[in-house]
Amino acid sequence: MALRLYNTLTREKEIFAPLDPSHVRMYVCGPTVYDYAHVGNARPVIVFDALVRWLRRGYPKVTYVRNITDVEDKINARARELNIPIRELTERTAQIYFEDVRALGCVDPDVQPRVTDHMPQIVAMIAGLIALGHAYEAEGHVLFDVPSMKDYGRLSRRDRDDMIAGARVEVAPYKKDPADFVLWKPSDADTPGWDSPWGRGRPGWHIECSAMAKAHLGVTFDIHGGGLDLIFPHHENEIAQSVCANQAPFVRTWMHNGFVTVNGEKMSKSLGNFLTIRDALAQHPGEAIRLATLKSHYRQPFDWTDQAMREARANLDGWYRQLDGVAAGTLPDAFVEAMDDDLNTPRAFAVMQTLAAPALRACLDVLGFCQRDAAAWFQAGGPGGLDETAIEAEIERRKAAKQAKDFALADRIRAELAEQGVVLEDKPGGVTVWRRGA
RNA sequence: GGCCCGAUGGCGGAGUGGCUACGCACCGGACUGCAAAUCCGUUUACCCCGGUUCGAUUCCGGGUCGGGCCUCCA
Repeated sequence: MALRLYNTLTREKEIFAPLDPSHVRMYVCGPTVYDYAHVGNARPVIVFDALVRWLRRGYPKVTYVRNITDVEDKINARARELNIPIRELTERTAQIYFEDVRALGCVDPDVQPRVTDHMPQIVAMIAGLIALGHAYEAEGHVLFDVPSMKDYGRLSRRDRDDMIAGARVEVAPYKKDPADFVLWKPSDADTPGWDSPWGRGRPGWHIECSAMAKAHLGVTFDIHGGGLDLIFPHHENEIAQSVCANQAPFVRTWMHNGFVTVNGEKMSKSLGNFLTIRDALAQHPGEAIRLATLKSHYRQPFDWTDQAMREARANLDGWYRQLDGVAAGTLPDAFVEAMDDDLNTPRAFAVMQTLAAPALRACLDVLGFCQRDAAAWFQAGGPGGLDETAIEAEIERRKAAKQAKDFALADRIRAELAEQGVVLEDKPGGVTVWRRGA
């Protein structure tokens, strides 16, 4: 059975057939680097990482591009707030992001382009849109002429009238049509800007992805992914810009992951349930976060709870115990079928429960789990935990107590360690091993 | 108002026109000085109302509830 993926464009699962069978090309919308990424941002990173790993298994070459948006008004505002140079803010935030996603077990994309490195391409694309009659200049802005594109709204399934009727934002007076959106806007002296035929300014929100995707993947490519909130307006506008500027089809398969809620509520700053990846990593191993995320289907809502994280950790504990030193066997058909069915990772995990160790190892390798020694997994230091020497000393003390039949003392030592998050396990032959856990 | 999702056991979460998925938790047993880990076993479900059908959790229609988008948003 071939890989089938749900395409937002058609709202159907379709057999995936890359334009070039020897080279799959995929673009995923990355972060705007003005603040710590939150666990909602982690979901597409993990989901598309799983997809890339799966594609790499089936195709000789996969190019995975995930951008860094380092030009954006929120960045400017934050830098002013912190009173630091914009470049310092974006670089620092990008580094934190890289560390976070690696801690989640995600491989680095092949290319991580930055907007600031693509200004000539952005300006050229806008100029092209003007030349082709799809954009116009007005009061220092350049706007995309939405009525000039006949298929506009196809991805999000809304027509222009709906959008205007539902508009929550005041329409700028210089727009020819209320649905028109900004490609380029003027910058004042205090705002980052680049020279252009329309004066010193900066790009609008959507054009950077069109330009960077074209620069690294060509005008038409296979997969474009992101959170479902990007369907409109971001991806709709990307399609408009790219199709009109390139006069060629843009993306074959559009993929969108569902939202993350926290204890059943949408994460938002106003609700105060905003959880950064960094904070989450202080409480749970990255691998547990990765597993908890993939235990739900990527298009379903995912509710972030501590219980889900603990459960994922318990699953990983079991796998690490079972698989220490086991070599990978053949990947089972049932697992392949689940993965091929629109990346049905929950079903894949169910299949994995039934497997012998070598087959299970093969599955975990593909998904990027259990890639370190069991000892490293079980004994990885948590925040503020006891160090290894102290733990070993306590174990020796308990061993002596046990030999003296002073079980009360032995149990007290074990309980004290447990309070510090260290669990002891007595093995046959008087050996005691320890692990960090609940 | 328009558009789009979803509703399965204590929790998470697949799937199927008839044959109790699975995991976690719980409970019982084995093992252990006692635990932990492991092994064995038990228990719990398909939102509501119609329709189609020999039979529906699964298909169709209606409803209820929940979530999302409608130019900040993964």
